[in-house]
Amino acid sequence: MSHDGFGDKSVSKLFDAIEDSKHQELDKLIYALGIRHVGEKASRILAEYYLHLDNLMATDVETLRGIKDIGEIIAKSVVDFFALDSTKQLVEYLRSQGVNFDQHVSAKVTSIFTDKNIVLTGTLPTLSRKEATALLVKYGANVVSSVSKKTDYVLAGEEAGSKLDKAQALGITILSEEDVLREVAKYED
DNA sequence: AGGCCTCGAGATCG
DNA sequence: CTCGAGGCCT
Repeated sequence: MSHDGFGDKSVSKLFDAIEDSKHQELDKLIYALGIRHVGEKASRILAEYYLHLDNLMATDVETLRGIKDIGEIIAKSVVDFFALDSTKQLVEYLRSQGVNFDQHVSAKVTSIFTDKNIVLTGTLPTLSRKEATALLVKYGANVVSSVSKKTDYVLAGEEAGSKLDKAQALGITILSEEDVLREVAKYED
């Protein structure tokens, strides 16, 4: 039976992975729904504002438009999506399977990165992009995707691309993963 | 206008 | 992963 390399151990791991996925934060769930114009950033904004999927589903265009960075187009896209029968069925199915619908707003630590616009580029030595982003966000940073004159720091790793060139041209402070880790270590309890 | 997010394409890699 | 075009928001 196990000639395909997918035996009891793999089944167990897969089962665990599925269980874990049910406990992910609401922002990940919203992103996974694949709503048009709602990517990672908008998903986080919506999750932190509504805190529970039921609240988001019950909202209206005006309320959505009142949220920073959410305008007419995204508001309508969200409302239209949750009005669909297929969406309602999917949501009820997920609920029946015990998927987490809450967003836990983690307390942000004040640091030198608080309210700073930071861009990541290249491959970091130990942290993945997601991990680095999560770490910086925890310390109050606003991680954005492109370099401009509003960018405060650029966290660069190996094989950094055009973002690094642009940052240097603008005279933006370049940080390494080591710099960031050393800095946040000061705030660990 | 300017900033930057979304999303698809193509390169990179385990 | 990076890049860039297109499009959304203020």
